[in-house]
Amino acid sequence: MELGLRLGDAPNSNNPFGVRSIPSSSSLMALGFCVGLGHGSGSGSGFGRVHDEDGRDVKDEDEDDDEKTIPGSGYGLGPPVQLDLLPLAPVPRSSHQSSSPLPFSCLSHPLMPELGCTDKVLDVNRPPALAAAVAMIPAEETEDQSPNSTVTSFQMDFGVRNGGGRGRTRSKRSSDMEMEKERSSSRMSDDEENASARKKLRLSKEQSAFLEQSFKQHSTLNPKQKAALAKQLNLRPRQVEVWFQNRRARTKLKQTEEDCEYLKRWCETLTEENRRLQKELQELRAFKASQPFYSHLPATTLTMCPSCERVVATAPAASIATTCTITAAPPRILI
DNA sequence: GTGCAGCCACCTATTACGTCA
DNA sequence: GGTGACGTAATAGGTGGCTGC
Repeated sequence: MELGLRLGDAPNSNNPFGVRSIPSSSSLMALGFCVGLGHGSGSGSGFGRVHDEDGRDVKDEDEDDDEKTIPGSGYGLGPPVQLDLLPLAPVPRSSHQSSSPLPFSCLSHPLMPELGCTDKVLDVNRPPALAAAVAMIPAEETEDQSPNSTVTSFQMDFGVRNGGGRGRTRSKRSSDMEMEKERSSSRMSDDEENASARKKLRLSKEQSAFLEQSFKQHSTLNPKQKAALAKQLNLRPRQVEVWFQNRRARTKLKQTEEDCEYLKRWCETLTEENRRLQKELQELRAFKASQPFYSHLPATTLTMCPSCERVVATAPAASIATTCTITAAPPRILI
């Protein structure tokens, strides 16, 4: 006899977690399926992008949650968690495939006043000559900005670079050292600049915040966006590019960690479910052995009482429960 | 139409540096 | 002041898509 078990309560019996189609996490690609965490939107940033018919990236809202608590990722704590067992769609890599109008609405973002925006521009990452070169970037590079964009008028005060790192007020000593560094850098020759090009320079809090805002708009940049952003932040385009690369990597790492955690908990859930079903099966077999009367009846129906979760038998025609009252809930086990 | 080289953007792993406890 | 942990900017190597020949 073939025993068909129908598990109730979940939205979909084949999908107890409320599956919906989602982009992938690359860490799971090798497994041939992907797991979403039910953030209320898709998966992260370039690691399962959503594209429109032109192959462009559609805003991936999940990126916004990178540093935040994920309300829907819990189990029963929020929107349904999802699993997608479908093959993954290829992810375009070229930036031109993900190009879109320059999303620099962040330039007029309410946050910006808090970032110390002023008309003063001081780039300690760049010798004066280089800064001057950047200043000569033609306005054409920002041509895709809206006429109302504040890009051209917006400047940030990067003179407070490194200020208050990690929430700590910078000491006078370190401030003096930095000023000395700036003076030193301004004296550097081109050769010296090249020699120190590998030296790591921390971005200021304001620059990081600005890049973060941009990243929330788009996790990838096309060349124009990169150049415009670099110009705006007085950074080299390469620095902006590297920042976005590292940011994507951090996002992916975080997503992978969350995926692993989710899979771990899902596995635990399935293990528990399997244990319960095995128990049910044993009960059914025991019931069948103890009730030979029913064994020769055609189309005997066993029903699980939704309240006590005990298996009961119903008569073939009348569907009358033998051990407890059947509620309005649908039968859960049919034989 | 096909193959190839060059370019570009991206990913991944790693290194190196700055900051903090 | 020295030191280890941590975060992150930067680098190197590899991959894949696109383009022109």
